[in-house]
Amino acid sequence: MSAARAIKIVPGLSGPVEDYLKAIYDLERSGEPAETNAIAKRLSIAPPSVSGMVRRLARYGLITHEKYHGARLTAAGRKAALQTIRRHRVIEAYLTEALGYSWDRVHDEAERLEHAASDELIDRMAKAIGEPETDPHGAPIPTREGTLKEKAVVTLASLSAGATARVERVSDDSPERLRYLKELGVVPGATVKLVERAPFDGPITIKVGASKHAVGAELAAQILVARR
Amino acid sequence: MSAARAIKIVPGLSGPVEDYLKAIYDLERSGEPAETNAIAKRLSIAPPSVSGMVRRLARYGLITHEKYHGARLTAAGRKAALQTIRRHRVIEAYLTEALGYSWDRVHDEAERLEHAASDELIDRMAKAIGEPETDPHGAPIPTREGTLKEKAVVTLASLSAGATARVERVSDDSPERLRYLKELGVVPGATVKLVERAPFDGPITIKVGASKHAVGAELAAQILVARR
DNA sequence: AGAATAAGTTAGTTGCACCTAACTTATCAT
DNA sequence: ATGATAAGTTAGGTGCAACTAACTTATTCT
Repeated sequence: MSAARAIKIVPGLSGPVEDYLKAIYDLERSGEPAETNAIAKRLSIAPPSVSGMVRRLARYGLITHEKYHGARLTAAGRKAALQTIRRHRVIEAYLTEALGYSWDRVHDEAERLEHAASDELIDRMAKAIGEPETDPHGAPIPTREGTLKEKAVVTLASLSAGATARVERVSDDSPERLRYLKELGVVPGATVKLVERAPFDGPITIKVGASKHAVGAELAAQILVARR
Repeated sequence: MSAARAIKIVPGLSGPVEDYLKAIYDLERSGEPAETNAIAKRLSIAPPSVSGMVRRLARYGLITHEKYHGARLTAAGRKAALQTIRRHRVIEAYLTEALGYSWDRVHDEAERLEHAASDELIDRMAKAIGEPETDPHGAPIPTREGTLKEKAVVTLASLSAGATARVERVSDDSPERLRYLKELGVVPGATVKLVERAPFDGPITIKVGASKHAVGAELAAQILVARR
């Protein structure tokens, strides 16, 4: 009954298991172990279901889990998560580059295909579009082997007035937000200047190209930039 | 608890259900209703499992089923089967045309992707490679709406000596066979001449281009041709 | 026609992945 | 330090999709 028991040929892990690993990977990036309720919320699943799955993932050696104290990926779990994330991001990149998808519509498609695509297909897709280093939203693509070098980034919300930065990455989980950001010109690679910040976490005024826009603090926290 | 109950967004039907419908569609093409054991064999599943699923498919209105007398697709079932088959064949064509897959390796990949790909993706793939009418093995691609015009074909085994024909389609379920056929030049579009047939269902000698080959009756039955 | 064989079904079980209801453990605030 | 609240878990149940063992129905062969 080890993880290798699964009969699926492709990733060896079921779709749901891969989804949990991705969620835990993401939650863990902030340093803390991934809490049951946080996983539940992210996956839109009831907390007791998460308790059960977490037990199984621990049994499979993909996470460690102290009761009532959250889950942490093991090396094996992290590798599996990153391989799934690689599949997801390569697919997103391919759909936009090769098949004309807009950047706000690739997420859902990738979310399903990532569980069905073989490593060979992913490699061929990556090759066909020139081995990109990021997905359309600027998220870095892990290597085939399941490693990832994250760039040093800060949120747009954390910049001080007058600072200039390069947009590195935006969160991809809301099509509406993505469409709005594209309208503003806030896309990876763009240069933004922080013109002014209202106090008490108020709106931030930014300059992109020739035009200025006011964005809420909430939204600004979803935009990752590198200082210039 | 109707078929519409399923929460899956993409095809509305689970992967296994789609596989059963495809199998039944295929078995039914020979006129007879699809027998339980035949479905079981095709899907490598135990007969009792098929009995159970067949009951469910009938409940969903996708097939009709008389106990002990096999299953027949309803109009809805046929449409669903053909839409899955369309996905499968478009994917096969796309993988060979756009991503450099060889024709003997597309089947397995398509078998998994067909359950995860949205109709939009399939349409974009089809468009990207010029709306092909057949997959790499010569099988016709159903329309978006789930209709299909089958060509009038006979098996190579049924030709009489001296006849010339065009290869229309070969079965795609064995990579080894596909590699061998490619070696012989027996690919859709090729012209073959039946030189000689040994009696008692013995080997058949065919001429493809400049070279002659002897093929067994078994293999010849897997090659569909149109008389010239 | 009746027995042998083939085909199909029912009965009962399993693992996965979810659910709700009820309970326990941890944390935080007074 | 204790009681409220938040977080997490156990208990028990569901549907799907598979399985084996045992039985029933249909067909075939003499």
